[in-house]
Amino acid sequence: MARAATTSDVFNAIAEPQRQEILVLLRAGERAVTELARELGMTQPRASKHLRVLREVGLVRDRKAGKQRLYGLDARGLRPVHEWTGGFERFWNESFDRLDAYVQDLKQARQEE
Amino acid sequence: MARAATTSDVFNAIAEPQRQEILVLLRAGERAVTELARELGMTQPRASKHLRVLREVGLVRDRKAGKQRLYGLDARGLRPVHEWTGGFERFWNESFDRLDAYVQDLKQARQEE
DNA sequence: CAATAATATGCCGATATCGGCATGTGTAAA
DNA sequence: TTTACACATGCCGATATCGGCATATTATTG
Repeated sequence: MARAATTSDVFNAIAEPQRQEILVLLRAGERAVTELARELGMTQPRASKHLRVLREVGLVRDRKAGKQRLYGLDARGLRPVHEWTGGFERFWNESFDRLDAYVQDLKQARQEE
Repeated sequence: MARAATTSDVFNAIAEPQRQEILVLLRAGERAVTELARELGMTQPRASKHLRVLREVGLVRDRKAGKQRLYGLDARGLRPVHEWTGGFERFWNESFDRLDAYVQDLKQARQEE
């Protein structure tokens, strides 16, 4: 077995930096593939492939417009990720405190040497 | 080139379901490797490897306790992910509206046939 | 020190990923 | 219909992943 399929898994889909860029770009509005590729400095096939993944997990939708195909954001799939990480909200402060206390202890110990 | 290294990348680290489980479990408190492996039904080497990844991206910290090694949560690294997805918060409602409008249009169109 | 327990690692196999390049498919205009 | 443009796909190579198994490594105990 290897890694879980990137398709049908939003977590994996957004783990790719270039796909993140695409999503961010699409916040500014729909884009045709070539346009998007140009703005992000990637080749057209590359853009198409990433868009395919994003489409398959439902993060983007496409519609035909003449000979172009416009891709638009459908961010609903990001909500579960937001909520999942949100489940750790109280921990990332707490962890901070603990680390802080730990650092204090270290200082203390060092002075007592 | 292949996929971005899972190490040193929180997005990739949490894209693995089993690692997600580990993080969730660790919210309940520190765990030794074997203990954790047992609770999640995975082999020890498997647990160790996932913990290594999580450690390398800074999502867990470990400390020695006798012949055991206790792993604890350090959720600070999840904050950027939470914030990044949060940047789409206003879109996942808006997208919904658009879809809704789209569906309405379809209904309308169908009735006019 | 020897024996044991708890972890970490190394190596392997199967598979999936991402990028490039060439080429298919589809649509529109001449 | 031919031409041209926009996009999708297929195949390949290089690499990374994850799991299993066996085996280090490290720490405790007798």
